[in-house]
Amino acid sequence: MLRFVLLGLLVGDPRHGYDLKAAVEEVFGGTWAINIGQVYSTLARLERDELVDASVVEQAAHPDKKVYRVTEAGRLELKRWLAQPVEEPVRVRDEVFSKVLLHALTGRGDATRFVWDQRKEYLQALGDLTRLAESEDLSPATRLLVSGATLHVEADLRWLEMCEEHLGGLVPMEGSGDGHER
Amino acid sequence: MLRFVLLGLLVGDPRHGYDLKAAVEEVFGGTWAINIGQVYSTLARLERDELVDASVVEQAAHPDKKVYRVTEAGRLELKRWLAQPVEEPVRVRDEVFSKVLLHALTGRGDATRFVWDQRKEYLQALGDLTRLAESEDLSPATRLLVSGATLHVEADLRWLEMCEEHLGGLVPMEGSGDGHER
DNA sequence: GGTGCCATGTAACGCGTTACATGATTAT
DNA sequence: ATAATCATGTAACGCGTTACATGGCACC
Repeated sequence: MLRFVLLGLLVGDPRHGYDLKAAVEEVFGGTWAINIGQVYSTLARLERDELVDASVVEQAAHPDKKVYRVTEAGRLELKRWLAQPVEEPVRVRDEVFSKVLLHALTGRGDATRFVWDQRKEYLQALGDLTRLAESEDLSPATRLLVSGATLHVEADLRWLEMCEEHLGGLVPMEGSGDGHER
Repeated sequence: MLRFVLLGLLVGDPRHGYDLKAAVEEVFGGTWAINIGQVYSTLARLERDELVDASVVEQAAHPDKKVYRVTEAGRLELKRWLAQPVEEPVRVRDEVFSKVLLHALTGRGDATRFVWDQRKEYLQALGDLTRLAESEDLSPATRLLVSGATLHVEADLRWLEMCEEHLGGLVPMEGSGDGHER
């Protein structure tokens, strides 16, 4: 996915790796802390596939930089990707879902406690997003992302409430006590 | 994550790889089509880390099978994982989010059309989930997952509506026309 | 003298996906 | 005949994470 984000940012302007990292973090409102190493290896793959090409620019005071430009093939590839809706966009195999599921299936550990702790994480995330939404230097597009993430957190919080209501009724499988039955 | 799901299922009963695949698909209501190869490689890693151990069971009519059991270390590891809430559980770096973002930033391709097509995918997913929720042979825990996924889709559909409202106001960056300005 | 910025990378490992290889039995 | 089911794996590749390596310049 980073592949296409980089490609998209390069359509705006030719850029080098170090610069791209900052650009990605900016458009995602600082919520995506990429590792710089991943930027370089992704760029290397893009170059290999001839979706971008690079030229080294010498600098006096700083190290040389490698500036990337999108090729015509890159523009096409991006366009193709952008036109295609994401298929099966919903993951039931979510990590939080899985933890609740395994709490229910194994009866091991304290499910109520887990739900409580997880809610705290979501409330934290909601606070962060609210604060981010209030900051003034966000582009309208980034603002839209923040709204989307907020809707996701709210859905998750509602789900945790459902979980609490149903926790009593979830019967663990046979043979799944605490491992000290005998 | 599959690592822990397998571990959790093995707490219920000793099982072999082929069997585990079916078990995972069952508890996730058939929404997680795992590749069997991944099950085997994940089991190999679990065995290497001594969280499970295996014994080969010979069979007359069928190939031998390798039955896995959770070790004491495996039980502990699972318990530890289950107790720990997922940190930063919200991803702003969602694929659908990213596509909308890049539509906005590059002005390339038809954003309105994309939002429309993406909504169709979500409606499809919603239909699938509704049908799944109506089937009778689901465990209460699986039912809970389906509800969670449904809440996610509903949030995403609401977000797409927001997107449509704001699409006109999203100004592409300079230098990002269709690549044929001059 | 240390911290941080500028700038590029590599290596190791996990997890996910797709595809390939092997081979017996059972049902249509 | 041939397709499905049972059963185990390997290989290649992408993407993500963490960590390590290198080195100059500017600022305090």
